Parts: sequence; structure tokens; C-alpha cells
Amino acid sequence: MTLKTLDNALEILKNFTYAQPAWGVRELAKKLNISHSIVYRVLATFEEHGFLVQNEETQKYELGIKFWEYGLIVKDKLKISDLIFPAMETLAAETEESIFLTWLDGLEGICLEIVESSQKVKFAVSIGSRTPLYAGASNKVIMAYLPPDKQEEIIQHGLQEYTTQTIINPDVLRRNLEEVRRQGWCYSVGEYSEEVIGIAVPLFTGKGHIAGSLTVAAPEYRFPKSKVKEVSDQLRLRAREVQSSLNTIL
Amino acid sequence: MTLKTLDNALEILKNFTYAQPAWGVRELAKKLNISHSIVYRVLATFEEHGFLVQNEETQKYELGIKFWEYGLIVKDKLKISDLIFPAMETLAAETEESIFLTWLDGLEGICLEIVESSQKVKFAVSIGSRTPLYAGASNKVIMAYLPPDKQEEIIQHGLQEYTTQTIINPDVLRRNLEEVRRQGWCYSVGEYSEEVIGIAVPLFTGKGHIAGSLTVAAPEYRFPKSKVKEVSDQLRLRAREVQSSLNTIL
DNA sequence: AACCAGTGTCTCTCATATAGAAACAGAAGG
DNA sequence: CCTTCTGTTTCTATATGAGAGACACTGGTT
Repeated sequence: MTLKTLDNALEILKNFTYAQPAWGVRELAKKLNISHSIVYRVLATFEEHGFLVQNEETQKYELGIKFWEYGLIVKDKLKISDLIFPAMETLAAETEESIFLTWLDGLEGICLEIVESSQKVKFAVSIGSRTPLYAGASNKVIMAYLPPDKQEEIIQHGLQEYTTQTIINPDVLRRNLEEVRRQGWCYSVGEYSEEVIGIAVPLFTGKGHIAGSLTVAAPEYRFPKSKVKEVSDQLRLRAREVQSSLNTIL
Repeated sequence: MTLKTLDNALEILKNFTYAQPAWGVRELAKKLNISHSIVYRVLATFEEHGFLVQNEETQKYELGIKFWEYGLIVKDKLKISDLIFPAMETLAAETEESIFLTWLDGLEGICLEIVESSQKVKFAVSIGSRTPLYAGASNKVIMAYLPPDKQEEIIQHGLQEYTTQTIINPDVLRRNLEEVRRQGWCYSVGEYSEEVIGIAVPLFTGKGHIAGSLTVAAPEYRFPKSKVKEVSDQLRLRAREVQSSLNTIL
């Protein structure tokens, strides 16, 4: 069905991460328990195409600038900078809290962009980080609009308890998602990170499929429940503006 | 020597560009004059790993967010944002012109970062764009510090006349590079883009190999020759600052 | 309604490209 | 000078991919 050679190659590539962006041939072969000849051929081929570069000093292989180039194309395709970023900045100014743009990728959410609030507080989520779709407002509002079979796939894959607030009971989660969908937006408290609240609205493709979400996140202590409704209204207003331009490109 | 399957796969991937970021299976097969079965298997395998995604609407394949993720790792590895960007901003403020960070990748220069001058003028170079190493100050200062065999490889590969000022005579180019190396920085006028001058200084790895360059670019009409020496001094000063921190990571 | 020309996907078989062990060349350290 | 790493190359049996062709589906045209 699929190409085993390419499959192996991409599996090998997966080991070049943030935490370990440089690998020696035998070092990587040892970790994967395969012949170093295989690893060598894969790395050498990637290098020929500029996807990996061999550090002249250490002899180890590292990710090449080519990946960054392809990343630029992807980012451009999403039109984030032009369309959504201004709306995020407006929201950050209005709410004085941080705004997150989360995108659906596979069965996970990925943080594409953050506009920090003036009040500096660190969040556990950073640009590029992946999070499961069942925890936190930014993710749940996406999951709520997924087709049922995909929702079940996520649930069957297992629900991890990130905090004491994470919903790990499948039935409770299903009812919660239904409510989110009925309401059109999502409010959550400390489901993915302790003491962080989130208010999120969905963003759709032109065909009406879920594409991502726009989220206001704030530390729980400075966000009274009385403000939730007001902020959700602001969010929905800006999301509608963004949505019309998204319709033409997605 | 190399893996033909992976080689083909990456060759197929090369067709996903800025200009055409979405391809249908048969469409791409036709362009490459190969069986659509082959293309399908390659695209499907890339998709399984998140490097490509199939657009549900058009059925076409597009570059996946995974590339952007890997791009983040690469960008982080280069430490541009933390180390060099502040120096670029300082230089932009001091000179009131645009500052370019160019990096060596293969036998080309790639523009990693730009800090625009307050005086808005458009340049032909944008973030992510690749340029040959023999044209323009930002590139020539890199080429000047390459080992002779690589210089010759570039020259043998052919010199294209971007403007009337582009040096396309191999002997003239060789002498020019030698002079640049002796001087330690490079000044050029309209070699890659008409009516644009550039003043560039090299950046090195810890081992003393050329890594990239820092460039001041300006429209010719507002940049008197008398200012060249002054600006080159400013550039060299900031480059020295950046260099010390680069030594520890490259 | 029937047809045609598209599409992405899947199946099959033969030719071949790859896996994996083992050898090689070079560097670093004791 | 031996040991022990490293990345690289060679070799052959065999698992794997190339490529043609069929399939199921869609959208437009007659």
C-alpha cells in the first residue's frame, strides 16, 4: 500500500526533534535497533536534497534549511499573518489577555500563533506545540465540530489526565462536546494547564468543516466568571470577520 | 549509493512550491512523465506521516503543517532570533537602511531575516529567497571565504547576468573575491538588483568556516560613496559582537 | 438517461532496488 | 601501537517498488 522505504525514511526523520536536532549515523541506528547502513543511506539521501546537512565538525546530521523554506510555504498558504493576525491583535488589546490561534492537524491541535497579553504570564503552550483535542477550550471547540467517527477515534485512542480538571470519562466528554456545539463556543477551566481558563470559538473552511479555533486564555485568578459572556461575544464578533475571508481561501 | 525510492519521493516533493502548492495525483504524474501509481504511493506515504495533507474538497495534495514544525526547529537551531536579530535592529536604527541576514546553504545564499528601514523601499529579495553566491555583496562576501574548490564549482556551474553590473567574467570574479577577502567586507552596486547597493560583512562558525553574512542594502540614489566606509565600520562592529556568541553554538 | 472524460485508489507480477552483515578507512584516546 | 569509536562502501539474497491496467466515483455534455 505504502512505500516501505519512504516510510522508514520518514520514521528515521522523526527523531530529529527540538530536544535532539543532531544525530550521528550509528547513534541513531542504535536507538532504532536497525543496521547503521540503512540509517546512513537514508540520511545521505536526505542530505543530497538539502533536507539534512552534515555538520563538518561533529560529522553528525542536522535538519537543513530546506525544512524552513517549506515551512514558509505552508505558513503562507494558511494566510495567517495577513488575515487572522490583525484580529488577534485587536482581541488582545480589547481583552488584555493572550490570544491563541489553534489549527486542526490530523487528530491534534497545533498552536500556530500567539499574541501575548500586556500582562506577562507564561503559558504551557508555545508556538508549534501539539495538544490533544479533548483537553482545553481551544481544542475541545475543534473536536466538537469533528464528525462523530473522528471524535470516537480520539476517545478510543485514550484520554490522558493532564490536570484534575481534564475530562477523561468518555460519556461526560461526549455530552460536553454536544453542549459546546449547541452553544457555538467553549469555556474551560484548567483542563490542560492548571489555573488557566480558556474561551474559544471555532473557525471553519469554506465547506463548513472545522479548521481551527481562536482562543482567549487567562490565569484563573484574574478572570471572574462574570466576564466570560462578554469576552465570548468579543471573540465571536472577530471570528465572524475573519471567517468571511477564510471562506474564500479554505 | 543513495536510496532511489527516497530520491524519487523527494524529487516529487520538490514540485510543491510557493507558486504551486497543491497537486492532483494524475496532474503531477503527467508533468513528471511517470505512472500515476508511483506518484500516488509517494503522496499517500507522505500523507500518512503528516508531510502532505489531502484537501477534502479538491482531493489535491498540499504541504502539511509538519514542514512548518520542522522549520521551527531549524530556525531555533540557528538562534537567529535571540542572537542576531537585536544586532540587526540596532544596525537598522543606526544606518536608517534595511538589514539582511544571508546564510550559506549548499552553493547558494538564502535570506533568513530582514529588518526593514524606516524609509520603505521594496527590494527584490524576500525572506526565504535563494540567490547565487556570485552576485551582490551579501553573497559575494560569503563566496569569498569558501574553499577554492567550491568557488570553482560555482563558477563552472555558470554565471548568469542578472544586471549589467553582474560580474560574469570568471577571472574578474576571482580577483574581486580575493580583494573582498583581503578587505574583510564587500561593497557592491546593482549586481543582483538594479540601483541597489550593498555593504556586507561575513559571519563565521566556531571553526572559522564561513556561515553567512550581514548586509546593509540601500537604493543607490540616497547612498553616497562617502558613507560606505562609515557604514562598513558600523557593520563590522556589530558583526564582531554577534560573532562571539556564534562561536559557542556553530 | 446514457455517455465520456476526468479523478483518486487499488491490484497484480516481474524486474530491481534495498536490507543487513561485514569490511574499510580514518580519527581519537590511552 | 593497539583499541574503539566514527562515517562510508561493498556485497548478494530477497523483499519491494514500478508500471500497466482495472475500479469506483464524480461532473459535465449530449
